[in-house]
Amino acid sequence: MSRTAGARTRRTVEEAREAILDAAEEVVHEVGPAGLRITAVAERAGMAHPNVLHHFGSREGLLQALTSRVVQSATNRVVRSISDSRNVAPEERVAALTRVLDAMDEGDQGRILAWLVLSGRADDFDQPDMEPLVRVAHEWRTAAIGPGDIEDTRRMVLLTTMALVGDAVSGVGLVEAFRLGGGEQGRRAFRAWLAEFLIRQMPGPPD
Amino acid sequence: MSRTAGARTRRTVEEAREAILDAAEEVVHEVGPAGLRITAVAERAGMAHPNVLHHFGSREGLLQALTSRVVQSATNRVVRSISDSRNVAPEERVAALTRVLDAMDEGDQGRILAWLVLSGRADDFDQPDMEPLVRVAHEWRTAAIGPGDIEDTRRMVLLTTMALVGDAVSGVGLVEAFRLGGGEQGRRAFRAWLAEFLIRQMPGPPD
DNA sequence: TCCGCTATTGACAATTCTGTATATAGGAGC
DNA sequence: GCTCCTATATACAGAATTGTCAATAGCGGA
Repeated sequence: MSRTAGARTRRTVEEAREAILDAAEEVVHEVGPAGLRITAVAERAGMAHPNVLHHFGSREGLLQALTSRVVQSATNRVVRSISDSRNVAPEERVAALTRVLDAMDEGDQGRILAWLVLSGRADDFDQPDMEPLVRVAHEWRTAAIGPGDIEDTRRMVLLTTMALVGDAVSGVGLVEAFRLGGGEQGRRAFRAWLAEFLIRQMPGPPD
Repeated sequence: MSRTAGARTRRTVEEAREAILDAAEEVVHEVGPAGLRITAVAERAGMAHPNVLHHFGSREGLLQALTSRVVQSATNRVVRSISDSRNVAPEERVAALTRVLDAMDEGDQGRILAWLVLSGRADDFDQPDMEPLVRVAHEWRTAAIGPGDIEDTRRMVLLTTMALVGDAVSGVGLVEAFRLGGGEQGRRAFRAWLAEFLIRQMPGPPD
């Protein structure tokens, strides 16, 4: 992403904005929003730093645009993976749920989201309504085991979400500390186990 | 924590260091390690900023001392709450486990830890060995339900840990998004449910 | 081919932040 | 009460960072 001094590459506005946001996403992934320096972003994007300000107005404007893009992207990914999982055959449920769990941190965006949440930047985006998610999960559960308490389902989905946040924050650290495999493979294996656990543990109504 | 210009309050070295670390902990809780400014720390601690440098050498030295203190403090708290829970009567197990789950984020130190982990500062402290924790959990489970697979216990404890990290990161945000009560009370209620869930769901060996 | 628009750049200004140098004052010990 | 030690303060230096401004150079359209 280096650039020979003096040489100019003129991009369309859209291309330039995308290149800058890509660079900013990398930077935030490494040092967090508070550590973001527009000079570092510009360097990665292969341009001089005033150009970043030209396209986003200010450092703050860049961070808001980045937050918006990451939230949208992650939300779309999760929603799509869920709708892809509707009406799957029972024997496909574990694999489908694994894909849903994997969707959150794809491209390390879960880690970026965690950072944005911690710094309070995600507050601007109204907390997404989790009710549809809860309903889909409850449909699955009902189909698999028969009627149960939706409040239990709600808490199970919350538990899962929190675990995914923790997974994104700790990366490979926790799985390795628990001696459950090294590297990203260990994380994937854990998420696969979690999917299986969730489906296995969904209790029917107490008889 | 304001201070009249010119007035001096001479503290012992230990008092001064504690006051500075307390202030730094507040600052990191709000803006994260990358956002920490020694001027802001000094202001909160009621002193001029060179005094912070006098006691910790540099901004980096302050952050290392802070990381060390938070890691130690949280570890001690969790370990103590666990050892307090040993040999409790079966009907006390849920309450005891709830206290363990609460210990992590006491004083919002879970949130601070999440921030330190994200910024890579906690890496210096070797990942703690989670094996004793796994063993204690497995003892509980064995006592409650009879022999089972320790690998399942291991994954359950990891799941719980990840959920606690997610809980610390999202604060009240997620519980409210899931409509499970408002404010800190909602979080506490969820952790109590989680304790009950963990004990209830520990499966015995498949028969 | 020429023209106009604007993405891009280098130079600069203003602020903020870390760290240094030096002076001072609060206590402890004699 | 005197003296020494050092925690603390003020003033300043240097670097980094955000943002401004005027000039320039690609590129599309006439």
